[in-house]
Amino acid sequence: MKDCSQCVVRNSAICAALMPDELEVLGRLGRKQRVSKGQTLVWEGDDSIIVANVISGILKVSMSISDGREQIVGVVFPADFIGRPFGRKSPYSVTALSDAELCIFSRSSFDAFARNHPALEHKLLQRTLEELDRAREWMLLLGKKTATERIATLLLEMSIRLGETGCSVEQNELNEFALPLDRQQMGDVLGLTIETVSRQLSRLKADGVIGLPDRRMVSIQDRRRLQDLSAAA
Amino acid sequence: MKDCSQCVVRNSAICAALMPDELEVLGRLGRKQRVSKGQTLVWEGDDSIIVANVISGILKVSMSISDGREQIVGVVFPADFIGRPFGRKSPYSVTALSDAELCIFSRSSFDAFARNHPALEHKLLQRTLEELDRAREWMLLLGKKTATERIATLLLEMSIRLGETGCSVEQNELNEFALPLDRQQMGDVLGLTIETVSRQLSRLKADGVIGLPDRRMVSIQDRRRLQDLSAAA
DNA sequence: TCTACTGTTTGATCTGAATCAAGGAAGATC
DNA sequence: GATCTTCCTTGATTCAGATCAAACAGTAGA
Repeated sequence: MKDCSQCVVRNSAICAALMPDELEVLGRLGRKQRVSKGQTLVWEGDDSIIVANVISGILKVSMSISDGREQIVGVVFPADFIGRPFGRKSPYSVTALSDAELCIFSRSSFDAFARNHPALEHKLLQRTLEELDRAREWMLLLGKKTATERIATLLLEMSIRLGETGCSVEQNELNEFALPLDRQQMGDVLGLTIETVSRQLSRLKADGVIGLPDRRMVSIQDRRRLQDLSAAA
Repeated sequence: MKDCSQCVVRNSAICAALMPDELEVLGRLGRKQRVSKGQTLVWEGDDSIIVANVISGILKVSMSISDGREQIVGVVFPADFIGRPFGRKSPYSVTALSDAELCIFSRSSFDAFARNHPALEHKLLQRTLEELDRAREWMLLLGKKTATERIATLLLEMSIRLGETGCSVEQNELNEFALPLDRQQMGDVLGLTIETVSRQLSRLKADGVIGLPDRRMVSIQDRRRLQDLSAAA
């Protein structure tokens, strides 16, 4: 790592917990790496070798059954942390959904560093707690929501998380954005098939709730209505 | 708290990270409390006032939609930690499934103590990471598994988690145990209706995979077969 | 411009689990 | 020991979403 102080996610990644001198030490443990769309960094069931901060790009966290069924259990944005620290095996895969830049650490050296830097572990704990909240919210979706509710929830979630991406903390819900997922991946996040995803989107478009300028773009025309359809708590 | 050194979960709860003198300080912040079956300690959406260690008993963590649909997003056993530290609101409810004994802390005093005791935060981080792994495993179940696979997975999970309960670390998979959940609650964990749960159990019994001596008891007759049916990764 | 390809939409049909509807069993209460 | 009450099981029917099957729209190459 050349110079963490110039890093675009310097203030929002967990590294924000560190003082400049500590950051420099951590920086020497890491290396910046580009990964291209579709590349898998971590394989489900393999030894947990690496962890990383996401500098740019979007990745998916997924688990699967031996017959090929796959569930996406997390979507990772810039400034987020990936990998399974403090554990021998990774129970899930991590794959780039777009070209991405990462700041990679060997798990063992990261673990050792973190144990000696409580402020960093504290940030990591906070993030893990937030990730757990999100996972549980999604369990409610997967266990109890209808197809329409699932799609509406996903679109709202994307409009929020894509809006807070980057280095600033400003929160602006986007009303037009490019989905980082194709239809199949949307299905794999929502526990639905590609056909059901497509039909539900077509219906929301026909009802004037959203617009679909092209395959990846979504515009939210009536956010209030989308919120009602999402069956938020 | 009278005397943490005598606590039955002393060595398996997160308190195990503390030295005797630190433990005494934490002990003075907590109080032991009994809660009875059905009682809710934390309400979804309310301020996160308390956190606790479970000394005995079993509790559920649940989230719901305004129209009453409920998803159980976690089942909590002795020595586990409950509540949402480091957050203003609790996104989920916590309710006792059996009579239980807890060691309760005000969230603010626990948060402050934890921030000054990195070893405790480290334990909490490890537990939160494990809880996240479990939540994601369950997302796979809710998103992709069939009713039979879900029931088989639940029974195996229960046989393991009930077997490791208590103060020792010994891991023995139980082949006969009392379910801490009624049929409705099994449905709420699995994203199924009570009727489907009942039918699936009847079928497993008819096939000789399990026995059902009474409403709550389950005996596993053919664990291998149950494992095959569970569609484990 | 034609062809191939990849991702998406739309239609027809099927099916696993939900819903609706009785019954039955095991405690609890009187 | 009769009567509730609660929880569970079983059967009949329905339905949301899966599956099967084409067709369509961009995009990339040749």
